[in-house]
Amino acid sequence: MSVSKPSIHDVATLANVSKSLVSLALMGSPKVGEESRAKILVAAETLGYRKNAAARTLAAKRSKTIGVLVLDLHNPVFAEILDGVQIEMRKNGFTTMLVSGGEDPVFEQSDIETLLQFQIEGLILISHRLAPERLAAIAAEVPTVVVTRSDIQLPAMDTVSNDDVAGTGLAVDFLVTLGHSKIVCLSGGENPPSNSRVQGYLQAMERNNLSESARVVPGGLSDATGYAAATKALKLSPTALVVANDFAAMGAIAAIQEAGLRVPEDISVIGYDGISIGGLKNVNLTTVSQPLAELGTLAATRLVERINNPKEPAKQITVSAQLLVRGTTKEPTGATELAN
Amino acid sequence: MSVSKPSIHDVATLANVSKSLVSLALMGSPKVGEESRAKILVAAETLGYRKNAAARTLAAKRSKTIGVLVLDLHNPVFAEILDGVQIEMRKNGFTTMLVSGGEDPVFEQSDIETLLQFQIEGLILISHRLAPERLAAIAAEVPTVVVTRSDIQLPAMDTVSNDDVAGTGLAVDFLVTLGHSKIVCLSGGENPPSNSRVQGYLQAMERNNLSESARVVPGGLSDATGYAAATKALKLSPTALVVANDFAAMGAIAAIQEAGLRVPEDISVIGYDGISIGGLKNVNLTTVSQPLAELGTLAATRLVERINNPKEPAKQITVSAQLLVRGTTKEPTGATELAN
DNA sequence: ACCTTTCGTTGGAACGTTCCAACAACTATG
DNA sequence: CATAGTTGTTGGAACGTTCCAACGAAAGGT
Repeated sequence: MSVSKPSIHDVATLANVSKSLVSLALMGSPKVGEESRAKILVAAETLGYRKNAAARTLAAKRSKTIGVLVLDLHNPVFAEILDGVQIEMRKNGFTTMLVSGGEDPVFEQSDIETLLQFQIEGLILISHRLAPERLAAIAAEVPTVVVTRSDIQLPAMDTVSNDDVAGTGLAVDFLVTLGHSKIVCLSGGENPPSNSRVQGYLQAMERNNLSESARVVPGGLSDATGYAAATKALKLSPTALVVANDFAAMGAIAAIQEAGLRVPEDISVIGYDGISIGGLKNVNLTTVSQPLAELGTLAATRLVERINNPKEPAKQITVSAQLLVRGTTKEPTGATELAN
Repeated sequence: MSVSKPSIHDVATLANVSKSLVSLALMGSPKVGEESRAKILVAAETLGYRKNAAARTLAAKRSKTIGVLVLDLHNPVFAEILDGVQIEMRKNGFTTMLVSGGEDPVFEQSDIETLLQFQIEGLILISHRLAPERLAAIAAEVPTVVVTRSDIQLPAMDTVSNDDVAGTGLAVDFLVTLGHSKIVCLSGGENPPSNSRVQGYLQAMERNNLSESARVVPGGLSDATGYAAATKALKLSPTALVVANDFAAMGAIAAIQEAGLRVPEDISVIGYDGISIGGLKNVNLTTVSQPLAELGTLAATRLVERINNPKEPAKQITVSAQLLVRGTTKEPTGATELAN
């Protein structure tokens, strides 16, 4: 009944039991007598008692908390993955601590340091910019699952990602089915997922016997870089563009329209990721959509498994992407003329 | 040198000093001798020592941590506000714990409960769906700053928000300057910020002597609701639309285009918020932009002040919005014809 | 040479929990 | 009727820090 926050001890004296029994009751132990349990619950309620997570963590030697680092909170892709993570973690009784380094490896490192100070039991990295050796050091300290990147594989680290090669293949195959052959790829720059997507493009062009018309224009993952890359790509007079991600695809569309051409009548465009704004009525972007929330839940369930059974070997989980046909793709006009 | 994580005590024995001195050194106390400090730092480094935040919080009786609840991580508005918060909090040596209730008041409540268990010293609510009495209970327990909503004011709670009435006025005034008079407002539904924006529209129409042509069409804050509202609004044959937020404005634009009209040639559209995707080249939305990051830093500095000086009275801080003219506004074609 | 201050350092108490061994009061067992 | 469980409860130790009062040594003032 002190002036400061009530502790378990205050609850105990009010309920006329020992502090140990209060602890047991609040943890939901079945060994607590019905009568005492009721008394304790009432006492806790009247005092407005709230558990002290710091003390709990210290005494129990486990925090029931996991950390999540996301590359960039501005990109809705990550919010959707996070949804999946949160839902699953709540189910398993874990608290999620979320940090974002804002694409800066230095911040990422110090944020992870903070998470570790909070005694997190596991870590999910939703994309990251960490060097492999830093990653290895982290994975050695705490069970770690990396989402979205599968390029770095470590024995102690799980990965959950989509199959970029196959996904991009889906896009190319679809365009070929529509009758396109002058299909240009705008790359996402020099980073692992983008490389796989280019790979997927090249393989798909080959299997459709279009190897010699395959063209890759270097680009990036943002609106602006997509715009710039598309401007260059237009000189190749393509009938379709396969772009590294949805943001860049939106930039590409702007470039096409500014050049006086129409999407999809003159040029078809396909993005990658399936971000929700791509579905906005005035965007309506055809895209290869990753099951984002599913990536999140998979990562979370995997991490929980790992926490409960640390000696289990790491897994590499791959989910398949899916083509989402919306309004930016169409048969090429005058297919014969362009068949060349 | 135990098998488990090194504690301050392990560092002490290795450096041949007392644990108290290690604590002092690691907190950066100036009373520690130069020689000892060096020894301790080396020892900590070689052991890979890391502070235990739980123990620290327990002993120091303060967590150096604040909590942030955001309404919805999918909406980039909130990510941008968060940027401001994070930067400022880092500067002040606080760790930020981020949670999102996903627009569900029940989750919001339980998330805040979790934050309080972690002994947060302050709370920032970036929009919320909490009932006023819940809010009051929370603000009574921990210094609280509400960002984006200024409708509920409590003696123990600061608010930081933009002036929606003035902001919407800016949009209307600009359209009038361009020569528009048939300006229709698409509301954002029944919630406090949306009501203020409608208010701002009505006041601005009045001061421009356009009261009798003022029309408000009920809508919402999403793409879909904006689309629906715009479809209805078109029957009023407006030359310009003032929309509750950017997402709804994008929906509205789609509706206009589907009706065979062009933006901005036939109808001008202005949104509200200034989300970054509004700047994408193929969106290019004219909007009333809030200084989002600034809202964040203001909230954070305010909270730190409050934590350091709890008896200070609460403040209501208002920042002004700014018109961001991009590509969805233009003089009405044949202004005379439409002047009516 | 003495007292006083300053500097660097120390052990121990606290913080609010969980965990464990121990125990009293019953109930069942042979 | 003694023994063995079972059920509910308990005090105390531990967790890894910070904080505080206290202290020895060196330095300064008279």
